[in-house]
Amino acid sequence: MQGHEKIAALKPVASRPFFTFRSFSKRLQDFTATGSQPITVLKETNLIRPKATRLTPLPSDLPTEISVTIDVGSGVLEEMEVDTEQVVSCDHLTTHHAVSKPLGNLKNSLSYDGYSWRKYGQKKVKGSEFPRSYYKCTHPSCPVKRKVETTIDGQIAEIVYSGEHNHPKPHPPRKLSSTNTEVLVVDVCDNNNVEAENLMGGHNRDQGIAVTASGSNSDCFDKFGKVSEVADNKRYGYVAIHSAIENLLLLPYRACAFQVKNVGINFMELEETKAHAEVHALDKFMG
DNA sequence: AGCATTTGACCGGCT
DNA sequence: CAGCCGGTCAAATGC
Repeated sequence: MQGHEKIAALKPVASRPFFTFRSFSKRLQDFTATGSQPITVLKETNLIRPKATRLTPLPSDLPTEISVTIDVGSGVLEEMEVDTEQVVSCDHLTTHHAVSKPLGNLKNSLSYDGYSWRKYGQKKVKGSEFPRSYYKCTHPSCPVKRKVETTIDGQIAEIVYSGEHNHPKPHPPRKLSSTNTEVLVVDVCDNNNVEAENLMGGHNRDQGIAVTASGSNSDCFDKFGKVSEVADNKRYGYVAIHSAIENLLLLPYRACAFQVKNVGINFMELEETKAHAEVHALDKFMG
């Protein structure tokens, strides 16, 4: 392997634990009851190749929720449930992931981190009971690769990224409709936050929700959702946003700069002291 | 027809 | 130097 600097993959800490449509109030009730649960710190020469066989694709109607185990340092692991369609990319930490998303849904999609990947190999590695799959970023000349270890039942045990993307993320088509929600959550008040500003700058603020994450408690989500601390662990929390289509999104405000699209989240982790959300521009989005 | 995936072979680093 | 092992290649295959 080349001398790429190994990069950490930080998993999304977002959660969208509801699969069917229900009223926002009902969902909030559920969120209050379940969403704020404490995070668990958890030689024969033969020139003819054998025929390759393709595994039967896994059913597509399996749960989309995943459980993420995050190494928060000092050997402490924290586990959270996230929705696999809400993807986080972070390039500065090493993270282990336990994901229950069927692998069959991962192939060459924009899933997980917003980039497109092509699988080029799979090996059974010593010391791991799980096979390791090798992926390359499909963008031309992009050197980034990732290794994914999956359990026998298709769960992802670990993802390791190497290299840095030399291109912007491919963005899925942007559209606001009755079936498509887009939310931008950006630390817009932090003028020094260049990354957040760049993230925000590429998008039309009129089509999203701009949120800052700073300060302490706030009730500014009363109209739209809820801000909640996670018991026993102030590092994480959820921001519940009620979109215009009754689609409740639970977002982690540990990440105070991220965006939620119909298929993914771009995530930038900022200072942990910024543990609070404040709505800035919602009127147009909320209609 | 084109592209992505599968999977054994091959390569190179390490011990 | 040989063997082990992880990573990559590329033909076969499927969609």
